[in-house]
Amino acid sequence: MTKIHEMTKKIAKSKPYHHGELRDALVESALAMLEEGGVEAVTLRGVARRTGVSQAAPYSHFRNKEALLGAVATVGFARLSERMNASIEGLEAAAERIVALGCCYVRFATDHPGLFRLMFGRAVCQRFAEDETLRRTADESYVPISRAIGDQIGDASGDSPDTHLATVAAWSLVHGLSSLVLEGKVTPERLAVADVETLARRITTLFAGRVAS
Amino acid sequence: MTKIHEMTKKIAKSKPYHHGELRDALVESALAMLEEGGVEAVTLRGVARRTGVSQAAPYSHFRNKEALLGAVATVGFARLSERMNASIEGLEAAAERIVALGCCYVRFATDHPGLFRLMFGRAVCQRFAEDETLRRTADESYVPISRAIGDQIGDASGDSPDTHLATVAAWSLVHGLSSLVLEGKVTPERLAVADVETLARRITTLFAGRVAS
DNA sequence: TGTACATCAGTGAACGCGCGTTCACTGATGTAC
DNA sequence: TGTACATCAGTGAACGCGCGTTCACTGATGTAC
Repeated sequence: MTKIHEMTKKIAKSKPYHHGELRDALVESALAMLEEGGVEAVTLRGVARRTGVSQAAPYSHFRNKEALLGAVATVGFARLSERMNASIEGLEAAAERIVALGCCYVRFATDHPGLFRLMFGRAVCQRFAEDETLRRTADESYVPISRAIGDQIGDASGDSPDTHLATVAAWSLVHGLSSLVLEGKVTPERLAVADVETLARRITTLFAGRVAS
Repeated sequence: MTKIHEMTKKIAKSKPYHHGELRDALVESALAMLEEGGVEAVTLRGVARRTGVSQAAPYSHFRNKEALLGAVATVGFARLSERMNASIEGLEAAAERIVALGCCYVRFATDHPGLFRLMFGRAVCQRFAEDETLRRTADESYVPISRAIGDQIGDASGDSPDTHLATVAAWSLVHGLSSLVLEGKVTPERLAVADVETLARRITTLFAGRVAS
């Protein structure tokens, strides 16, 4: 009964004093601003403004601006892992998985340029030392790639030096391609390729087919 | 006589009214600040301060801050081309040249992290449309890579779609590796490799040996 | 069931800051006569 | 050779701005009795 009363009040009053889910709401606002105007468009004041809350309110949930950006990046890494794992569902062959993961990575970057730049930008990377959640979440996105590469080169443990090296190579390839596409250095048109998806597929295939031999 | 008098005056007075080579001096200051504190440490006022000149002085040589950054990036691309061309001097085999160029690229990035981030950062990339010198200088650094790749895959013209695609792949690989190393996502230690140079060599070799087949 | 109270999310005003850019100016330079 | 003058590189003060962060506070919430 009390609960219903509360909810009614929440709907009736346009602005309740207590937000309830401000932390998540701030992260969502930041994500949206990231997409719209890039990293430099994300200001604490702006995020608060967009969330409809005073500029000091975020400090109840985040120590400072960097902590907020860290939380946003953590969400980013979680979403990347999610998409990558979904992209290889049902694929048996390691080579197929490598290509799928590579394409997925590049697509994630082009779908969310601002978020991608934040995740691999300087500010967030410097936070890795102190923000364990961020670090752990980011590390998880390394797993499906390294597993696929391990399978491809016949390393059951998935932990041999060769596997790590090849994984870094694969990661470098798709990360570099993502960056270059994002900054407009590489465009599908100039390469006579239909779209970014196809470009990613062809370049990843070039790599995946040969890493085993 | 007048000339000597001038020069004497220049040496005697610690601060002559007319700098003489202010444009270059500003770019040099910006480069130094880039190395020391990264892109966000470069402010117009700071650059002027460091050069020992009033904060409005740069406006005699650059339309605005972005124009200065564009000039700095142009110097960066010129230096990159220079180093890359030097790195393949005397090398005949295409595969050797590819490895040398790749290592050179990664070393440039780790030697000049701030400059590298600026060159491939958003602000500068957006200037490409309006700054022809920047664009032309940047394009030149693409040439040695694409020539080496063309030779490797037996494309005399160096302009076939296959060559372009493989060039983009090679570029992506070393660009991605550079970025990941720069942000600390990849470290030689964790890969049981002596140093970045070796890491770059091994990863580039992995790629170069196979691009032909 | 009703009341007192601790907790703490969110407010609103203020802090100091350094930024990019503009402006009217001044002083040095090179050139035309 | 000397002088008048146009040019323009560099000055110094000022502009408005939005930022991150702090502070004493207020109002809503949940809990203990």
